[in-house]
Amino acid sequence: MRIGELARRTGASVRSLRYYEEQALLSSGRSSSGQRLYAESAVDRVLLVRRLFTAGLSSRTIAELLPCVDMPSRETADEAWKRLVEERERLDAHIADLVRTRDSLDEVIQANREHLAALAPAEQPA
Amino acid sequence: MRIGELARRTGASVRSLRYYEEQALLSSGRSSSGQRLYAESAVDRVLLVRRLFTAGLSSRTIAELLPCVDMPSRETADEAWKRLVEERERLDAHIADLVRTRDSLDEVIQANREHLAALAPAEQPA
DNA sequence: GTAGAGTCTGACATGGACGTCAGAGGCACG
DNA sequence: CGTGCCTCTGACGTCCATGTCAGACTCTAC
Repeated sequence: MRIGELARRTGASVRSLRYYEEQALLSSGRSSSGQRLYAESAVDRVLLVRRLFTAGLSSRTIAELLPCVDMPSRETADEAWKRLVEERERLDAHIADLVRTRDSLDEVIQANREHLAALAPAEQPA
Repeated sequence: MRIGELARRTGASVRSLRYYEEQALLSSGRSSSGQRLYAESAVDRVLLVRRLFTAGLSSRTIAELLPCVDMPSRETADEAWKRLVEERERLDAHIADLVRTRDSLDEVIQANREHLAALAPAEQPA
């Protein structure tokens, strides 16, 4: 498929897809006229990459651990494996932090609910 | 306390603290010579703000929901309350997404472990 | 063959949370 | 009094994922 279709099927912009390729996160074949051609598997690849971006990883970091995804071997595993486990732990810590933050917000929400209840018992918002 | 001490006690840079004030996330008194002076409570305020930044909120969003934190009243609650609950839900969804991403990484990790185990049963990394 | 949509490369623009530097003044200590 | 550290404002620099635009080429359909 061409880049436009891949964009539609993944939700990424055409611009982003080209950027991913530039950062070595995604590869493509080329037609005789130079247009990018993608295999079906590119869809999953893009979805994974976007998922990792959303998780806060940088393109460099993603590039560093992608070898583990592509071919799990002794060769690639060396550095990539370390990054992979590292990022997995970073992500875990981040999740824990976010949960704490959510709890903080819940406290504020609760405090507001109680305050409003005290002011006018029938007026609590949703 | 002055800005340097607040920075040390919160882990934020002096630059960041001035930025927070510019964005109306933090307020300070001024000495006669114009230096910023902070109350003890500023420490907690900065820690909260940083926590929200880490959670991916923008300074504008934080500014919009801080009124709920500062004075839970009918006045402030109106817009701020909506933002607060909105961001709470956004955060919750984000956490769920991150958990899925972590699971994806775990799958990759597991696949690698198995692959390496198949290659050389005694060679699995930590 | 011609219109219209898609694609190419290259480059500049953007937004957000800072870093960093310049030039000036403030404060405590000896 | 000077010396060293802190603070001030204002401005420009940075990083990174993208948007956006220009100018040229390609592909599809009629």
